[in-house]
Amino acid sequence: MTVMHTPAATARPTPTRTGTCAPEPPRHPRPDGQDHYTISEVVAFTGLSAHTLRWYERIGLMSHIDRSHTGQRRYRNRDLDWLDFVGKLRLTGMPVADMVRYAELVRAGDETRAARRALLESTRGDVLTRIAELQDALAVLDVKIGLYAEGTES
Amino acid sequence: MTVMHTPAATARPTPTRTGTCAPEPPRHPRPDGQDHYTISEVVAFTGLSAHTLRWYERIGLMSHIDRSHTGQRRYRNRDLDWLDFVGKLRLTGMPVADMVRYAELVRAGDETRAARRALLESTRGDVLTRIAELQDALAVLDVKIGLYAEGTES
DNA sequence: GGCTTGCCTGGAGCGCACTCCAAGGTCTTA
DNA sequence: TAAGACCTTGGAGTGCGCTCCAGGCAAGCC
Repeated sequence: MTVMHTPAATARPTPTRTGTCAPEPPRHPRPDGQDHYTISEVVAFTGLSAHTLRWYERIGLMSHIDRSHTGQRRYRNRDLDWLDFVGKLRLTGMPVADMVRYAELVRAGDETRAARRALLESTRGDVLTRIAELQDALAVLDVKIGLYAEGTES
Repeated sequence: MTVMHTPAATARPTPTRTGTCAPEPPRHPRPDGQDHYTISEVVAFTGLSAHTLRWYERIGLMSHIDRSHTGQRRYRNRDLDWLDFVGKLRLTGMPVADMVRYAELVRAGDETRAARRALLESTRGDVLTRIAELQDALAVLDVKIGLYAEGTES
């Protein structure tokens, strides 16, 4: 289901271990009583880069964003809600291509509800598997750390 | 600590959702009473490709493997043990560069025990964080799936 | 001897998810 | 009117973890 199932499987787990010393983008809370935001505001809310936001739109992960009279993007609250959800999907490790597929299904309307649900259920299964793997690896790590602690290792 | 901490953070979660239809390499159990194996035997034991095994050696993730008189690799049980451990580290999502660093510390001998332990502890923290993220995402997924189930979504 | 199988090497290529660049338009403030 | 901030685009580049390729050697079998 994941890492190393096929010798060719592309495993790409998460970390980017930062531990301490993370620059941490501001991640402002979204203000309310407003319904359009510039791209840089969305950057501040989501922590995504402007490049990434434009790229998401280009690949169809977001529906077309409204534009100002000069052609600048004006994100609306529903766009930010969608980005929040996409962020969760991203955390699950779902490939972007699958997220795009989900987005297309949403745009396609009501008949795709079953397919969308199936996609989420499958992702749910992946997440459970991944959690189990992590817990397994954690146990090994704990044993090893224990050996170092008592001075038995190496 | 992970995904999206800096806008530039490279997040690369795991899945490769396969669910059904996974080709699954054989993954034979390691026979005992023997202490050298050809690369193709190791492929069978570990599920890694021969390319990947050679690459691991090249980048220093494995110490030099013994050779037969004709220059072919002959893996020993300690190499397989190491590969098992590396597989666990891989499951944690630790970047290969860090595994290489750990391997170098091991080769460097006893004075590096504290550093090695610290590396594992830090990885342990990453794993816990990642599990928490996955559980958070899982909760969102469950809510969404619930909405689809009761016909409220979209 | 010829064929097959299995292994060797260095180096190029790939898929993913961004990330950055160059060249240019528009808006605001001084 | 000029500077500076902020936005636009298409397309090229990056880093990671493999993955594959070409060309070649050695052993076993008919």
